[in-house]
Amino acid sequence: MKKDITPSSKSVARALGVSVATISRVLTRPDLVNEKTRERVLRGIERLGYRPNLAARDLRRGQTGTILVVVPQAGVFFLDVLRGVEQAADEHGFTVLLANTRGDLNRQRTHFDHVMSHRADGVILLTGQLPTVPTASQNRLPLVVAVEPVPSSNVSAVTVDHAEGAEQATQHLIALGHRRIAHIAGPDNVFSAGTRLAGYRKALRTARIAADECLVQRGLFSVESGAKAMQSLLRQRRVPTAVFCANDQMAIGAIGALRAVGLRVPADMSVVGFDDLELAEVYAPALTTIHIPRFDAGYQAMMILVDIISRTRPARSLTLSTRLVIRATTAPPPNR
Amino acid sequence: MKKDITPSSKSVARALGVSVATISRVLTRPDLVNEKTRERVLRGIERLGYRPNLAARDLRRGQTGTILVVVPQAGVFFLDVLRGVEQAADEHGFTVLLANTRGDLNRQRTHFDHVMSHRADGVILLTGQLPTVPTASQNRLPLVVAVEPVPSSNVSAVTVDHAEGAEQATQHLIALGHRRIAHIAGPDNVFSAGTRLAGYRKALRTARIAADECLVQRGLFSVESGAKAMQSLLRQRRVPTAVFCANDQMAIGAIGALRAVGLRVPADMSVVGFDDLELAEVYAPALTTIHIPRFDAGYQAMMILVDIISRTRPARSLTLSTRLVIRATTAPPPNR
DNA sequence: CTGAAAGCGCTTACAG
DNA sequence: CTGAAAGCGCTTACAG
Repeated sequence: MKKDITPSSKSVARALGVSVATISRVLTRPDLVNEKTRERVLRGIERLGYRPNLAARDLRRGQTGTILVVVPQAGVFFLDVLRGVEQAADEHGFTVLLANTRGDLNRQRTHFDHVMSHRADGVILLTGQLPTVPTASQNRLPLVVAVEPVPSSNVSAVTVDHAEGAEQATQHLIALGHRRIAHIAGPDNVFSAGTRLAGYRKALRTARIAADECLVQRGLFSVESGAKAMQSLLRQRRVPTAVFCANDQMAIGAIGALRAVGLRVPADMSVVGFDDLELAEVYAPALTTIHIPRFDAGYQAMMILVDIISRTRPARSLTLSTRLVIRATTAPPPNR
Repeated sequence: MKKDITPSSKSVARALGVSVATISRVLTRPDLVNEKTRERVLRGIERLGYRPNLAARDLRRGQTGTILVVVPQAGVFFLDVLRGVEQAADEHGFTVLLANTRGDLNRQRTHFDHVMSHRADGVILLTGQLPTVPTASQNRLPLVVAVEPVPSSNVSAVTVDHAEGAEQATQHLIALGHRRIAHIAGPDNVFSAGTRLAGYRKALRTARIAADECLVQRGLFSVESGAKAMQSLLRQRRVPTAVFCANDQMAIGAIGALRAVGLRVPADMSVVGFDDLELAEVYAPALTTIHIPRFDAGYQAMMILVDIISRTRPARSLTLSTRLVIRATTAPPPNR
């Protein structure tokens, strides 16, 4: 079943009395063709509604000029990274397409195949879950991982220092005078969630505050899971005076749960998030959180990918710093 | 400059002592080949890391199995629509890719070319700004527009009844007893913004409330623009008792501006949004707003597109209803 | 400046 | 069940 939504260069050539080579040149190397011919062909192309078949061009050229950004889910977080990627792509003449795996490794593989198969020139992967591509092609896939830390080391990555961010968040609470500081962690299978947990623990250790495992709750990065985790925390015999949440959504959920039982933020409990989504700034009270340079991460990742594709510079990796953004949900602990 | 990240079927065929036809069959019509051969070829493919070149396959088949969702900007709103599209795409074996035009009509054209050029089989366009594709191909592009109303009528669209939604919102405020009801409208160049404004006016007219053009402010769909519009409203000689905002972000901005001057929502002023983003539910106080069936819109759009591509059913259009979601930002007007 | 021809890597009737 | 060959629609040396 062939579709013919557009005429081919051959039919256009015939209609205009020129060769297909001329059609092709007019479109790709116009300087090589006589001005009068060029004009005539251009008009013909316009009139007949001709568009070159990119599948054929890609096949011939062996490259596509597009890159794929693969995300594990369609979320706000990735949108900013995407914008960074797009910016860098623009600067280098690449088109960017986004593919969503919805957490399905099979689907991820499908998307990788697009690249392995010359439907795209490279991939930026926004998850740490590397797929099982056939080993033979593993290291030939132009790939850079962004934001999530990568377990295996021989792939280029633009990482964010999640541990440092978590430490900053926790230290901020300690500096305010808190001693019973809880943590609502992210899901087990997300690598950065573990790293953030580790940063929280490190900050406590450095401040010589004894760890209390009852104060660590697991969430799923969703608003509701944050609320639930907070409810567990409130049932503890000694309720914490502050909580550091592994992302902003859970922080919002936690604040909701606090309000539901009549507790005020930050007067009764301080709350810190992670990510610095637009939500954090807009929420009332505005959320104290850790800013992740998402745009930069995307931008840098694309820059590295461009170098890999064009082989101008060797593959490399790089780590970006986070930044504590103090807003209205943190204060000294209530005096008792 | 050819890339060779993957071996070709030819080289694999040679290595295994079979023909390229067999390689192809093993991958696409395995039932047609002898079991022993099949096993052997499969192992060889695995070992050599072979992946078929999709550009070549697409060229040969004249179809790609992927569709493009084109958005005017990377925003939360579109993510839900995307999820709907993905759901329907899954059911029909299509892969979906997202392309962002960032408001640039040229870029939109580039993306359309991908389709016109067999790099994708169809497009779902999430904006009403139709491009100027060469007229000859105009009606051959498998295209469906979703969410935004389309000015020209000969294209398939899944529209949302923005006017009805705006009417519902305004009627809700009227029913609560409000008479001075302001509107913070969206930008001029967004079609649905105009439709929402019209719905607001219609509701006032139906209720025989005299229109007061001072009560209509333009915003840009952003939080800040909502805050600014509210500041203008507060400078009026007779301040309104309620405001209907053309989207949730502006409603949040308006509430922020109200709070900044010590006014309470909904005690001093009622606020209604539009869209029903996750933000609306999570915000405190939770926002009364108009729900847009985004997932459905995406789902239905993809269904129609599938029919257009496979030519099983004629192109068609369809309008989805909105729904008023009453939460915590609306109440009767303050008594004076 | 222009054309004829090879070839990119597949898929698929057509033979055998 | 398998292979040889044509052909999808381009681009690009190679001639002229």
